[in-house]
Amino acid sequence: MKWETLETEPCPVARGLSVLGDRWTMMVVRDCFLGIRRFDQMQRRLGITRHVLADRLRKLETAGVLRREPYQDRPVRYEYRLTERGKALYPILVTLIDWAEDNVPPKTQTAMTILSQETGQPIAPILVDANTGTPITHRNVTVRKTG
Amino acid sequence: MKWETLETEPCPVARGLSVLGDRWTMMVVRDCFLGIRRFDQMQRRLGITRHVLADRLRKLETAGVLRREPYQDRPVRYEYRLTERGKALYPILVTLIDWAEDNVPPKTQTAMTILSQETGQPIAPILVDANTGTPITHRNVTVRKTG
DNA sequence: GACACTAAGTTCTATTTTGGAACTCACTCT
DNA sequence: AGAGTGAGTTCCAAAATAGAACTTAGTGTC
Repeated sequence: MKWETLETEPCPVARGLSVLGDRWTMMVVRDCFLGIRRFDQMQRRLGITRHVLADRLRKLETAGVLRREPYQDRPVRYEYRLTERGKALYPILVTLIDWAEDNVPPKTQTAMTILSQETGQPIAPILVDANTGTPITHRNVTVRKTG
Repeated sequence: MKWETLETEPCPVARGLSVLGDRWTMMVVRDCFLGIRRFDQMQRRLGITRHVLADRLRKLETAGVLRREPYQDRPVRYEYRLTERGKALYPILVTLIDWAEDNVPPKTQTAMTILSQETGQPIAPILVDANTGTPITHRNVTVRKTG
């Protein structure tokens, strides 16, 4: 199975991964959430090759996750910003961070923690159903085909 | 930057992706949550090559996400099951599904929806802080280096 | 007891993707 | 004129993937 066939799959996991399922894409998204917008800055921070970074940015733009905006003329230079669709990736990023902190050693000294902006206290993210407030686990939820 | 250097990165996003950051891994995890445990069944469902599937299963076992268990003798055959660490991936899977359903067209007829086991109603997953119940967004939460 | 079948892999080659470094283009600044 | 900047593109070598065939240890059928 090739990449192109993935994105037309009925399963949303497959379709999600057709956009996000590689080594670099979520790292680029992470940097965007941290306010990094420019090519060279990303390239240096990530240690990604310029070639691949250019490719990922193009794909994220095509997918509607980032948009490319000129920030100066003479010469025109572009930067990348998260769209609403990109900002909607935040829960994925948070759950990924939360899982990795607990489950992928080593917890180095320079780890990152998720803190409340207001209180400065660490946050323990959990998923709940917006309607009922019930926590979501693989025991009380089913994934079913519709249509 | 190579894969091996990724997993020792201080950033949890990088470390998470050192385990999950490729095209197939989360698809394998998805199948495990759906109760698929055996090599051939996964291979047929995913359309992944046997070579790559064997590699991913080995890596997931090494990462402690799956464990390999014999389910018969003569000849010994093994199946794969989620560990607690693997089950802890559920929130990532749910947020991925939720994002992809809303943001990666086409929404085909055979899409999947997340339903409550009890009520059978669709669920709208949101992330909240377990301590305060406050919804988590990129506006009220900071990611900060600790240590 | 030879022959097809099963399940979980391994091995092989061809194609695709990545890493790494150098190069381009359109400027500005000294 | 010459160096510097930022966002890429181009080139080659190395690594990963797709696809198909082969292996291993058995079972069940003729």
